[in-house]
Amino acid sequence: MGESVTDYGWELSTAVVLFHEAIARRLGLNAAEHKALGLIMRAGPLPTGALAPQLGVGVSAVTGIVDRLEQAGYVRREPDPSDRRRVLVVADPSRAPDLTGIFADLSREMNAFMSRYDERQMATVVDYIENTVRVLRSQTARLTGEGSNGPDRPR
Amino acid sequence: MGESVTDYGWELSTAVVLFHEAIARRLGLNAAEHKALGLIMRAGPLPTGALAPQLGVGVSAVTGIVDRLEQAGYVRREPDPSDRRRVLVVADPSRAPDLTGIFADLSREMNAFMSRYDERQMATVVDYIENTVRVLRSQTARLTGEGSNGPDRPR
DNA sequence: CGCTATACTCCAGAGAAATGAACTATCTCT
DNA sequence: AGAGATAGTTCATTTCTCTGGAGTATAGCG
Repeated sequence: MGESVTDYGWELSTAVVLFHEAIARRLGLNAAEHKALGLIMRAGPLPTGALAPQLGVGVSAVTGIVDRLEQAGYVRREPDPSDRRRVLVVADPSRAPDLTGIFADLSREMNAFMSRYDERQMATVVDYIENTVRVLRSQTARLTGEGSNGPDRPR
Repeated sequence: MGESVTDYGWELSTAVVLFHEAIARRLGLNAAEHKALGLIMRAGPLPTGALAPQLGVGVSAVTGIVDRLEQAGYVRREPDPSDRRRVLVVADPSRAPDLTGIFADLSREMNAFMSRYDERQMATVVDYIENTVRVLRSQTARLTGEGSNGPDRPR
């Protein structure tokens, strides 16, 4: 049966989410810790305070999150030379093998089929991804902002 | 600078995850509730017990999860006619507008650029998605199975 | 050089959600 | 029918993580 492209998109999105969850489980991290580690690995060393808003928690909670990441060996705390009140959270390279190990297979398998694409096809894929990312970001912003934070329900 | 396709993939995956989180926040659901609702909407009515393994929690926890989803109006409990011990969790259509509202804009924006693709390009996109999903699923399975559940760390 | 603001940590308390055992109802097998 | 298995709920307890306020150290302004 021909699935619509919308269905394909939904499947992809589900697969991505499950993959992320599997990584977190494998690393022994909860959602907040995993997210924090992702931010640090993508954006480089970050001061503790910068993590709080992105994780959606107060600064005092970040202390605990970084504590756990540090304990597990994924990050280190380093003093910021330019402001000694600040603590920079940096990825601990000693854990890098764990991470690259996880992504090595992924990259290999992705390359296995992507390498068959010619230039034109590659351009199409890139266009698809770029536009999808753009749309997802705008939709995320819409959902996040846009007045009422969903149905109010006592929690 | 030209980003590699790997980088694009990473961006896409991040955008997807953030979008999912935004939906959950908007619906007022935590991760487990959101996941359960997703399963029910995709797979149709499910007995409570079938949710437990997929959510990675015990059956008794599912009771609470379904309670909260029901309270919020996203699902209903219905007796299974063929086995009266069983309770089927079905999506509540009265909430459908909320959900479709969220996805209407997304679909429209996705179509806005995808409609420009010709047949050949569309085939490329579908191929990319299908293969990516296949790879992600196999990698998820690898991470989930594969002996040791990550670094053991007292929790 | 004070004074105020900022960055982070510590701690006690609160809240959310999962666990596991006990219990009820129902099904299935013989 | 009776025994045992299965589905789901309830409840007490435990675990985990966040919050918010207090405390310490440093920065920057006048």
